[in-house]
Amino acid sequence: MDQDMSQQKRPLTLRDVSEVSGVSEMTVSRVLRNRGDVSAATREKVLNATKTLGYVPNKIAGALASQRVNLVAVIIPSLSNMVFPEVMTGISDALDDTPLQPVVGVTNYLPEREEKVLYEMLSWRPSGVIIAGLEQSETSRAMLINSGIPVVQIMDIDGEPIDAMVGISHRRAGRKMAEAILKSGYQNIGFMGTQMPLDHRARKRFEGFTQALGKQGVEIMDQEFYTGGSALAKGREMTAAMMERSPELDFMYYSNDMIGAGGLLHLREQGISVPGQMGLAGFNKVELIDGLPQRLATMDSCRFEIGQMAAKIIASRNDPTLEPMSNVIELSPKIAYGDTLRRK
Amino acid sequence: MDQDMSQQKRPLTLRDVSEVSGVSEMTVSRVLRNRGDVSAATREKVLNATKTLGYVPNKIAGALASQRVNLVAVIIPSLSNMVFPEVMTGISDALDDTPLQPVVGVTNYLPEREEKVLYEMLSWRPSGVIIAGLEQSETSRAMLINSGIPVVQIMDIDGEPIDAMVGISHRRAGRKMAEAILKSGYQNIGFMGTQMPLDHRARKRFEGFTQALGKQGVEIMDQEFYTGGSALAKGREMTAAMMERSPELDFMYYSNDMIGAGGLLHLREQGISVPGQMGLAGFNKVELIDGLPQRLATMDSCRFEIGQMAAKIIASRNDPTLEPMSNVIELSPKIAYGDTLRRK
DNA sequence: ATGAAAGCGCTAACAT
DNA sequence: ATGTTAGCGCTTTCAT
Repeated sequence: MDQDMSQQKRPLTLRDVSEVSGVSEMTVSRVLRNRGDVSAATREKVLNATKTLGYVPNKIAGALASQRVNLVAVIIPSLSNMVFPEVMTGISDALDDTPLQPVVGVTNYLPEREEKVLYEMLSWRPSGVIIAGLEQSETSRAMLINSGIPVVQIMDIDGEPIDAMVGISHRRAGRKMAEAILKSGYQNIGFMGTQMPLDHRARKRFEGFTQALGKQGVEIMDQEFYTGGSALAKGREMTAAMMERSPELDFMYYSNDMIGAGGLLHLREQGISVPGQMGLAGFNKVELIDGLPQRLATMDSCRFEIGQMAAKIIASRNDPTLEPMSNVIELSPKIAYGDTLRRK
Repeated sequence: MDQDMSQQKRPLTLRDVSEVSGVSEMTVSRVLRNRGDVSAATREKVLNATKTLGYVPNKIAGALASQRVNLVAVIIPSLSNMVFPEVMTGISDALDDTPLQPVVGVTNYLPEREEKVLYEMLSWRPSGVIIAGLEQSETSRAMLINSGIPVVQIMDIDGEPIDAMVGISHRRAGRKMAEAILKSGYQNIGFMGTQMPLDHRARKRFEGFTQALGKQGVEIMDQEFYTGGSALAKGREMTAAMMERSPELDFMYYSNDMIGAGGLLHLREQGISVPGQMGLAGFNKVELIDGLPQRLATMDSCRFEIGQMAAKIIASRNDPTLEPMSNVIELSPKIAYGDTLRRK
C-alpha cells in the first residue's frame, strides 16, 4: 500500500511523468495540452501516469517557454462596492469559454496603489489588462502603453482610451436623469454623493446633471458629499440634514443607490410621501435594495455587460480566429422609474 | 527626442538594462532586488536605466529561476456575498508588509469549479493557499496535500484541517444564539436560511441552533429555505409567508443579516412591534444594513480577523525569521443584541 | 563589489 | 506519431 514516502517534498515534473509512462517529456506535454497527434494508447498511458502521480503542471515554466500567459489582469478600486463584483462576474462569464483567466488587483481608489498593483500585474506579462476608469496617473499610462499588452479601460467612456474602452457616458447619464426629473415637474433639487476627487465617474454624472439642469435654468438647490461609513446610514443622515436646511426641496438625486435607499427609509419614517412630496433617484440599479418598501428610481450602470464586453475584447485580441472587435463600446443605461420618480 | 521606434514590440529584458547602464545583468538583478553589495554609483546608473527604459521585470522568469512565487492563492465561493470581500481585506492587510500578494479564485459554491480553480492556482506554485471552508472534495484535498504548499482553511473550525485552519465554530455560534433567545423568553421560534447543501457553515449554525433549543425542550416551530434572488426581498417574502403559516411565532432567526433585514422591514410595515411582539436575529454583522430603522441582532463572523490571521500563518510559514504560529485558531464571535432581541 | 556559467521546467521548431 | 535540441529571462552559485 505505502509508496516510498522517503522524500515527498520535490514537486513533480514532466520528467517524472515521462519516466512512469515510458514516453518522452515532449509527448507527455502534448497530451497534457491536447496538441499534435498522439495515439490513443500513449495518451491513455500518460493520463494514467499523471493521475496516479498527482502531477500538476508548472505554468511558470510553461509560460516562460511559450511566451504566453493566459492571465487577464483586472484592476479595480474596490471589492466592497457591489459594482465591481458584478463586473467580475461579467468578465468571468466571457472568459469561461476561453483559456484566459482573470486575476484581480484592488487599488482602494489610490493612484499610488494603482501604480504598484499595475506594476506587479504587468511583471507577470498577462494577455490583457482590464482597468477601471479612464484616468490613470502618467506613470500608469506609460506602463500600460509600454507593455504592448491589450488594455481595456472600463466603466467610463467620457475621454480618450489608451487602447480600448467599454462603458457608459456618465455625463450623459447625469443629463438624462436631470431631464427626466425636470420633465416630471420637480424643480427644487438636492444632490448627495461621494466626495468627488475620489470618484471621477460620480463627478462626471454630477457635471452632466448640473449642466442639463442649467440648460433649463434650474440650479441645484442644495448639495452634500460624504466619505466612508455605512452608505445606508449616511444617506439617512444627509437626507435629514438637507431637509432641515432646505425644506423647499422636492427632489433628491443620490450618486448611488445605497445612500438613496437610506434617504428613502428616512423620508418614509418622517411620513413624507414619495414620490408625491419628494422624488428620489439613485444610480447603479443594484439588486441588493430590491426588497425595500418602494423601488428607488435609478439608472442601470450595465456593469455585467461592461465586464463581458471588456473580456471579449481581450479574448478577441488573443485569438486570431475570433472576430476583431471595436475599440470603443458605449453602452446605454436606461432610467428605471421605480416608485420614487413620478412619470409625467 | 525620438528614439528608434522601429520595433516597439519585444518586451525589455535585463539584458537591455545591462547594456544601457553598462553593468552586467547580474548586477542589474542585484540592484533590482536590493541584494548583495552594490556601490551607490552603479546602483544609480542601473536605476536610471530602468527608469528611462520603462523596464518591468519578468516575474515568470524570476520565479522559475528562484523556485519562489510570492503569490498566495485565495479560494472563495463568491465575491457578491459581502462576507468574502471583507476576508480579502483582512488578507491584503496582513500581506501588505510582506512580499506576498493575494490572487483570488472564485468557485461559485461548486465543488467542480473549486477543483478546477485549485488546479489552476496550484499550477502557479503559490507560496500558500487560503481556502474557504473545511469541506473539499477528495480530489481537492489530494491536490492540496500533494502540493506540499501551506494550506489554511478559513471561516470554519468545526472539523479537521488539512494543514491549518482559522475561523469560528458555527455550531457554537448557533448554540449561543439559541441560548440567548431562550434566555430572553422567546419560545416560538422560526428559522429562515439558505438551502443547506450549498452552505456548510449555515448548516452547522442551524444544527447548533436546533441542538441547543432541543436541550431546553424547544423545537423549531417553522422553517424555510431559499436560493437565489435578492436577499432583502427573499427575507421579506419568507417572513410574510411564515407569519401567515405560523401566527404564534415570537422569534425569527435568519441565517444571514440581509434576509433578516428584509424581515425587519416587513414586520415594521405590518405594524408588528420588534422586539416586543416579535424578536429577530441574523448572522454576520454586516455594516451594510447599519442605516435600517432598527439595528438587527446579529453575531459577528469575524471575517476581517479571519483573513488577517490566515494570511499571517502563510507569511510565517514563508519567512523563517517570523514566529511560528498555531495551526488552529478559533475566533469567538459575540452576540450583538441590537434593537431586535430584547435582553433578559 | 562585480562577473560568468549553469540551469529552473517547460515548449517551439525541427527532426525522424 | 514520437523524439531531440535549444532556448524562454531570470537567479543561484561560484569566481574574481
